[in-house]
Amino acid sequence: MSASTKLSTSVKALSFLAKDVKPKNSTEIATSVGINASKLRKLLSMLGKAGIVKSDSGALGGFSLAKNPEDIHLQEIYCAIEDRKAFYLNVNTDNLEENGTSEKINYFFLDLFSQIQVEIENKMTVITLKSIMEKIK
Amino acid sequence: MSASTKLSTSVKALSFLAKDVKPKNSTEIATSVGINASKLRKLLSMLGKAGIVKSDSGALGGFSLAKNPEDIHLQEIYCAIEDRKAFYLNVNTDNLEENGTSEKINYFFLDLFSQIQVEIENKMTVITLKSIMEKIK
DNA sequence: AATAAGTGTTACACTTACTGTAACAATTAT
DNA sequence: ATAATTGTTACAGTAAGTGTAACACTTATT
Repeated sequence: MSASTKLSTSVKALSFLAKDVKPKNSTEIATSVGINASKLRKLLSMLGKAGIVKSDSGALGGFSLAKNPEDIHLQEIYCAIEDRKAFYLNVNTDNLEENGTSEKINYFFLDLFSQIQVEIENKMTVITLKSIMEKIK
Repeated sequence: MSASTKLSTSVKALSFLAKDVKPKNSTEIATSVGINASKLRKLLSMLGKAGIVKSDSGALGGFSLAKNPEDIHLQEIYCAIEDRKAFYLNVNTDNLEENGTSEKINYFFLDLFSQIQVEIENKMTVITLKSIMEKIK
């Protein structure tokens, strides 16, 4: 799954959970968002580690939101599910003379990409699950 | 090659070409940037179609810049080598009831991602090959 | 005309990554 | 005990990426 697909799938699952306080099991959520239950559990497991959802094992278990929709920011979700950043540089380390042009260009792009990364995350920080749900109502 | 790697490799090749008006062949450029000559020709071929480099076949042929470094914008290079955008949404089309929540969330993200895309390209528009070369001098 | 040096593109084997599903240990309510 | 549930691992199958070679086409030189 691409980063963007994981993100939208997560939001679909979270907005499903937000509609009701009762825990929902992975099968039910997966059916609603249209993916495989096992796959969904992997996603929700990451969201759980980030403190966005809580999960209960066992009978009557399931997933529920760990905080209010207005306290869940898109940026948190993004960071929870995606370790590799959207812009990253596979620097090629061959042919890298110390302080040569290639190395300097690599640094230029590392810097540029991290600036872009920050801007993307800033944009996502001001978006909450609640604001998304209101927008699509 | 990832988008970012293609971008930095292209800039390395272009800055190599900018140093001298005489055409350089793919072997020479490839050695300088540290990749395979055939792979480099594929990259430069895309830059050629975008009017950034010009190429001459035959003996004494090779690649050279088609415009001045101050008229080559990073955004042009990016668009020339990358058709798929950095942020794109693999919408999952299963389980998509007309005007349902899933569909609306898809549209929300398509919109968000295209905003981000525009911002990235705006950022790249103001960067020229010349400005990069001066920065890394 | 023949040759040598180029580009541009295609093909192909190889490897790597992704995908979807199933399985199962661990957990918990009944 | 039993049934329902999460969390994680494993695995086969498929898709995607990689690097190289090959070769048709082009052009300057002799």
